Parts: sequence; C-alpha cells; structure tokens
Amino acid sequence: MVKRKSKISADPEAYRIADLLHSAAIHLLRKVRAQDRSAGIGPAQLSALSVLVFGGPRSLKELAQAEQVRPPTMSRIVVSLERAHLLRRQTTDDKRRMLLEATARGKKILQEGRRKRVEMLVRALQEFSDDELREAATAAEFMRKLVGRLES
Amino acid sequence: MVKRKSKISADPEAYRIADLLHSAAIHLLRKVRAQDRSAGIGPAQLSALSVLVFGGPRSLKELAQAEQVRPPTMSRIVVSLERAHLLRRQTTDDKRRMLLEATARGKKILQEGRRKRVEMLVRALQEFSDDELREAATAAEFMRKLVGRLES
DNA sequence: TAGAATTAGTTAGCATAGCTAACTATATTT
DNA sequence: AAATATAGTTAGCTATGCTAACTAATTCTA
Repeated sequence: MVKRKSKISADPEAYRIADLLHSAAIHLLRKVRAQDRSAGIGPAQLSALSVLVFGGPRSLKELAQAEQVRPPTMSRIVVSLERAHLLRRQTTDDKRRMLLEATARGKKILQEGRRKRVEMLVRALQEFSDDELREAATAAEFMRKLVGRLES
Repeated sequence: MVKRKSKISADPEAYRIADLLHSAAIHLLRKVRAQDRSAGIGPAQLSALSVLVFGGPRSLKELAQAEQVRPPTMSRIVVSLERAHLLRRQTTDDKRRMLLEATARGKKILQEGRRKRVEMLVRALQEFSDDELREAATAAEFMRKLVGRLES
C-alpha cells in the first residue's frame, strides 16, 4: 500500500540537487564566458567548432543535433564560422547535403579559445587539495552521465 | 630541485576535468532551456528573478553583480520583468538608487518556470541508484564550491 | 560652500544566438 | 510522373550580452 521510496532523495532532495546543479551551470558559464571575448568568437561558434574538431566532419543537420539547436540556428553559426575561415563546406553525392569540416585555422582558434575558458577552470582547480580534486573528477564524470541521461 | 606536484592533477588531469565540466555545463543548460519557452520568460529573467525571490530585494547594481552581468544588461532585464508585473521598483533615501522586489506573481511564475527546468533534472536524477544519488549530491556541492572560487 | 568627482541607472547602438514559418532544391516513394 | 520527404536557407522576431555616452543625485574637496 505504501509506495515506498527507495531513493535517498524522496523528492525534496533530488529537487535540491537539481536546483544546485542548474544554478551552478548558469554561473559557471557566465564567469567563463568572459574569457571568450578575446577570442573574437562566440560560445555557440566555439562549441560547434569543437564538435567538428573533436568529432570529425558532419552535415549541418547532424551538427545541429549534436549542439541541440535547430537547423536555422546552426545555419547562421556555420555562415559565421565560414566567413572567418574556420570551417569549409564540402559537397556530397546527395547534393542537398554538405559536409562541414574544420580548417587548420579553425582547429588552432578552437584550441586557443577553449584553452582560455578551460584554463580559468584549471586555475580554480589548482587551488583545490588532492581530496577535492578527486571529488572534482567524480563530479565531472557524474555531470557527463547526467547530461547523457537528460531527455533530448 | 624537483618541483614536486602534490596534485593528482599534474596539469593534464585538471585540464581534462575542466573540459568535461565546461562541456557538461553547456549541454545541461541547452537541454534544460527547452523547458523555458513554455514559461514565456527567458533564462536571464528567470535567474534574476530567482535572486530577488530567494535572496530578497536589492538594487539594480547589486542584482547585476549577483548575476554577473553589466548594469545596462540588467536594466533591460528589469524593464521586461517590470512590464510583466513580476517585480516592482521602490524608491530609497538615495534617490539615484532603487530597490527591486519580486511581486507575488513574480514568485509564482518563478516557481513554475524554475520547476519545469529543474524537474527535467529531477526526472533524470530519479533514474539513478542510491549510490549515484549520493554522487550527485557530492557533485552538486562541488560545483557550487568551484563556481564560488572562480575569479570574477 | 561651490565646484569637481563619483555613483546609480538609462539610452543608443551593436553583435550573437535562439526560435518558427516559409521557401528552394534535391531525393525518394508511390 | 507526381506526391512526399529531406537538407539547408532566408526572413523576421525575441532575448541577452557588451561598450559608450548620457542624466540625475550624492559625496568629496579645496
């Protein structure tokens, strides 16, 4: 009869955790974004480019899906990246389709832009103790797992 | 002579962790943001409103600082929230300054908007085991600590 | 205490990024 | 061959971020 909750959580605890994670993600990105301006490339462009650099060439639609945005949004991002010579389009057998690929310059810029953002986090992490760093590693893995399980 | 690294990290590990956290934050927010549209209120407005609701009334400048944006940005956010009757301005002794305060409606909308975002996370969390939930709690606390230590 | 400097907030103008609706061009299905 | 589906673009809207330049009020200082 009793619907026994086997979770630590009951709801309130899961809610509290979710809220913390949500707020932390917002504020983490906001702080880290300040580093972007020097790269002269926005966060969405940086993120899309990184998919191409680390994940290899793909179509606009696939890139949009990877980045969880709609095709028109990605279309514009691609135009910006192309104008900056950070990616190139290749035609395919299917003439509607294109393959997007990072240029050498794109790879370089990406690494620099990303480096600045990530190094800010690295600097903060450097101040942590060994124990805290182990916590950091666990937290990072957990975040990846969580994101993977979010409904798309 | 040897500059002994006492960190787990050495650099590469801290870098890897930082990169994971960065990427997780981007994708978490992107997925969760989809829930926002139904609230008819953008993420920046939601976040600013939540500072007022949970942290109490404050000036525009203070709110901008809490949200890590510049005053003109916050000024516009405040205008939107005011037009939607989600906050009100109060005058103070110092006539340059204003106190911003959430209205009852603001509190309600906030809780609903936030609920939708956070509930998406809660749903994902519900699928985790007890052990994983303990991990989640640790990760959440860690994220808060990390964000607190980022340079502003 | 008059004038200078500072502070709070706004306005104007720009860029990026998100969306939907409607379009073109190519491929596929019937 | 015609209908349908798919890939990407264009147009137009909204929200958010910024800097520079402004107004109004307050505080400092000579």
